[in-house]
Amino acid sequence: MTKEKIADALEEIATLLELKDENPFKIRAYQNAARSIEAFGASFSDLQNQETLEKIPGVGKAIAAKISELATTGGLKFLDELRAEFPSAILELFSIPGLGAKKIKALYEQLKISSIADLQTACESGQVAKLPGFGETTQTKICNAIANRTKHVGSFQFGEIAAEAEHLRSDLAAHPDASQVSVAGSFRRRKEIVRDLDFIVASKSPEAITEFFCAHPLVESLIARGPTKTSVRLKSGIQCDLRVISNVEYPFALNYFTGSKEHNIVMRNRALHRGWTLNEYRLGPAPTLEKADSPESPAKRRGKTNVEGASVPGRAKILAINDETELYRALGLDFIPPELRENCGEFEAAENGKLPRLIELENLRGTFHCHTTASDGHNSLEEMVAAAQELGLEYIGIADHSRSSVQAHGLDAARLNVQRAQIRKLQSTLSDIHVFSGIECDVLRDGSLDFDDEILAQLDFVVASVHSTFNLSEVDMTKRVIRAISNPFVTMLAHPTGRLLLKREGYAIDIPAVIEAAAETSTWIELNAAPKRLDLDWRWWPLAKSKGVRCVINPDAHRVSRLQDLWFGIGAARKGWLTKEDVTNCLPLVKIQSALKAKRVGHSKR
DNA sequence: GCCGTTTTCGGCCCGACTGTTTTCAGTCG
Repeated sequence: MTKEKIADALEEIATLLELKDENPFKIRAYQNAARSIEAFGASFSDLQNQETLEKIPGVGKAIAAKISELATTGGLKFLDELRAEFPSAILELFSIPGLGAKKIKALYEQLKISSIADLQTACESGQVAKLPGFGETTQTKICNAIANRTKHVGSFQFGEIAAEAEHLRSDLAAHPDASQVSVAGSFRRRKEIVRDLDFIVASKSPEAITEFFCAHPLVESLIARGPTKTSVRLKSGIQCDLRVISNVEYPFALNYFTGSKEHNIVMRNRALHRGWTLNEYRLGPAPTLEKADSPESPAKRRGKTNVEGASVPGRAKILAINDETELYRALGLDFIPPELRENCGEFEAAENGKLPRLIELENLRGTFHCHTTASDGHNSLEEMVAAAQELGLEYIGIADHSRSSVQAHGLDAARLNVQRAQIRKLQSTLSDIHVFSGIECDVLRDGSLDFDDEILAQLDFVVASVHSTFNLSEVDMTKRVIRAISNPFVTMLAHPTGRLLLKREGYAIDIPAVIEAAAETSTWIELNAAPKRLDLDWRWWPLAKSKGVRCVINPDAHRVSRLQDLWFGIGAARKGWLTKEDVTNCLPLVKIQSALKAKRVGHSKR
């Protein structure tokens, strides 16, 4: 039972409670708890321990007991009883945009609709349009949504949509009526999975910006269009929202729509404690007294100015805010980089001047774990090295697959020898880049390595990877990996969970135990920069860092263009609070050469 | 169901847009 499965169960409870028309705040409590659990760096035993669980924000006695029951027994009586009240396929109706609990409940109670197939039939016969609260337009929208649903699944790897987002951003930025443009949301926070794109544009001509946006060649269809907010579907299938606001509102909108939601809640509370209210438009006076007498329309509230609050006695004066830095300063905080805005300790750090200076792409001096045509790469050794030179790297480590990875044309000892000779020969022609000779060595089922120590000893570095037998128990997989990294010739552990985002779950493994072992053996842990992996996940890096484990950011590049994936790795490293001091391939060549020897030397001293 | 600088009760974010209404409920973020 993983924390993801537990979060899914809590979400399902929330959905079923919605269908039952339960107290909306109880529903939100389950949703909050689900998000909290996902963000929580938990080991399996933590999930069984009620006391540990109750310390997680949003998890109280009742939900802790349910999580504990799930983690211990694999099931949950409360959820089973809820499920029994509705047909099981009814949950799939929530995947249709425009359908929420109220409408689904009406469809179920009045037309006995309990699956997408039922819904399609009812739409085609025109029954849906006749229901109160529905109509022809709604019915047509549902029909279209059903037709498109396989295409618009709604989740994307960051790397899948990064180019599209940048394309649209730069086109908007070039528009003469746009004075400030940013992509906000989870994209700006560099989340590994993105569900939509949020564009914030400051402009005096919202109509012109909106028109330009809707007519953009990347736009496939229009979802909604209003004077300040517009939603479209891009050709890749991702939903994309545009907010057009004024220059004065820009920092507030940018901050608000960057999130995360949890981060925003803390920001708003900090404003409230100062007698202010923070929303996507401004920092204004908190409407404490006004609220009691006469509720104001949103439009009227929008019209309020900062100056008004400044004159109220006992309330801190509201300063002029021109950018996000000033907004954070007004709330007594250092500027919090977007990647850290997950309410995972950034406020405490920002309050005390303890935010780390996060790593930047320019800090990387070299990289390891690159493939060539010798195994399953698409470019030759020479091409890969030339590409690294073009990126300005001081060194590159070549690590092709080892012999057990038959499907990837893994190298045996003889071919490895040939490659080492090729690298020596190439190196003799190069002065501005150093090429390290290594191997991505398979970790076999029992934790032994694919090559003997004598062969490994001849290489500059060794990457240990699990590529087979993913179905071991957590205990066995953890033992297997720890045995592998205990070998003094293993420099680093690659993609430690083996996950493929949105495609394959990582294998069961006790990451805290692996981190502990990496610390003891001075093994580096890879942050695999390929956008489909981003493994080890950013959520674990604060723990690894606290144990003194070194991170190495590798592209796992199988072609020259994928060396650029390093940029995605930097985003994930920043989310993991890493600085250039924590990432070993920020070391210049001379220092990385001695760092590569350190583990072997350390071992021989023991 | 959770939470506490209105702390064991009474709040819990709220604004934008759509579609079906005739002043608003539902959905979404």
